[in-house]
Amino acid sequence: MSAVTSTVNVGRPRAFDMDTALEKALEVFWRKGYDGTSLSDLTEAMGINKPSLYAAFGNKEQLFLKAIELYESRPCSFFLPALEKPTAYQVAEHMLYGAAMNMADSNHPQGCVVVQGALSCSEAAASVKEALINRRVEGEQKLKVRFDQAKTDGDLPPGTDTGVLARYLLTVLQGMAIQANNGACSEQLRQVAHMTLQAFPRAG
Amino acid sequence: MSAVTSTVNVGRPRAFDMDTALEKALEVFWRKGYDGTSLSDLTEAMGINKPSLYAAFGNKEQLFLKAIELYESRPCSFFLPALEKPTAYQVAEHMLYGAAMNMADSNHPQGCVVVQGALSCSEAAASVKEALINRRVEGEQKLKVRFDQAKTDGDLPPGTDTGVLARYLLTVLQGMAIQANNGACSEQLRQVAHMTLQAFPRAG
DNA sequence: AGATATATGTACTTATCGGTAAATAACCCT
DNA sequence: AGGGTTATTTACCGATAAGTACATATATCT
Repeated sequence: MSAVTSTVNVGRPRAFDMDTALEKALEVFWRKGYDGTSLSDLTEAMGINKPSLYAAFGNKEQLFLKAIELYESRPCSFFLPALEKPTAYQVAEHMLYGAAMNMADSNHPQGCVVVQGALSCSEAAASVKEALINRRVEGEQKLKVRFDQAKTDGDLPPGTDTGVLARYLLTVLQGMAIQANNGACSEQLRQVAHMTLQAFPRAG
Repeated sequence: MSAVTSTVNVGRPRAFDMDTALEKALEVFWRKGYDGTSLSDLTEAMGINKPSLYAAFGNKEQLFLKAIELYESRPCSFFLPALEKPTAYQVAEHMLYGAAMNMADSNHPQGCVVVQGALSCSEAAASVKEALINRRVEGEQKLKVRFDQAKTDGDLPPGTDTGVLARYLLTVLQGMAIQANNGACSEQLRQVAHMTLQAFPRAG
């Protein structure tokens, strides 16, 4: 993939670790949003200066998009792994409790950067807003497809509208991101998760 | 209330209508968020120039807070009126369908400015973020109190945890704001509202 | 009509924004 | 050791941010 820039060890070596720098950038974008984050915020948090940032990551927008990629592939991310669970109910269960655990985790900013990174934003940020909307909509679509599978598997009632069910679940998850921003703790989010699951359709 | 500045008609009269200017400001903040909105955006939308804005509204932050006040007192707002409904179920019903109708209304920006006005933001916007969090938490508290009343009225089961129920409902409403930003239409939001109501506890 | 009071328009301030030019430093390869 | 290559540092760029000074315009009050 990254065959464009040196796989060979030629030239002065980079003095910082790109992955940890990207983690720092993610943390700032997560907490302040795209518009609310300045390059000074980024360089300070990443421990590098601007030319190094531009050389390594392109520009602010590309850095943001790479940070989002990192966010979704982190070990503690819960959305995609939940899709692998054997039944629709367990998929929902893992998503909801995973969100309750993760979104209020005080080891990083609260909520979800895909939700709050560029919800309302300037025209300069319009493209990253679009990118985040796409991520959210694609997640919803993946969940619908998983529920379609569940219907043929027989662990969702035949009459289930999987599109609505997926949208409903994403709505709750996205609402939990706001709740986490409000200061709700994991236990409070778990209660919301529990209540959501009580209404979840199961195989007849 | 507004006795500080001239109730008397002395001096050059204001050449614009403060209420319509405030509506325009609200629309910009709603669409772009606090950080994403510049004073140029505001003066252009409001049809006035900066000294007039500062003389009439104080500064950017005070203008934002006044715009939020306007937002919550608009005729088409649905949250506080829903609290007046006779039963807990009808309260929830009116909130959910009101949100479905309002948040995807194409006559104004999608979603809810109290949710998306300053969700993640710069340090300069920290105080308005706090103000919005307070609004959201206070709304949740008001709904809990309403549900407590419903319990004594007998239109909620005695064992109901009204705090969790209120938080769950606010979670769905806030999630619907994100869905509206995703491009969901009123009908799609109505489906989410319907599914939420199906799980709503009723009097035994 | 003239004094007083408030609003408007133009032009400005200082600070910061995202982004970059150019010189220097640190590595590998021959 | 020296050439080639890439990273870091410092200093800068034009544009725009929020906010304001000041002169002018338009009203009421006496």
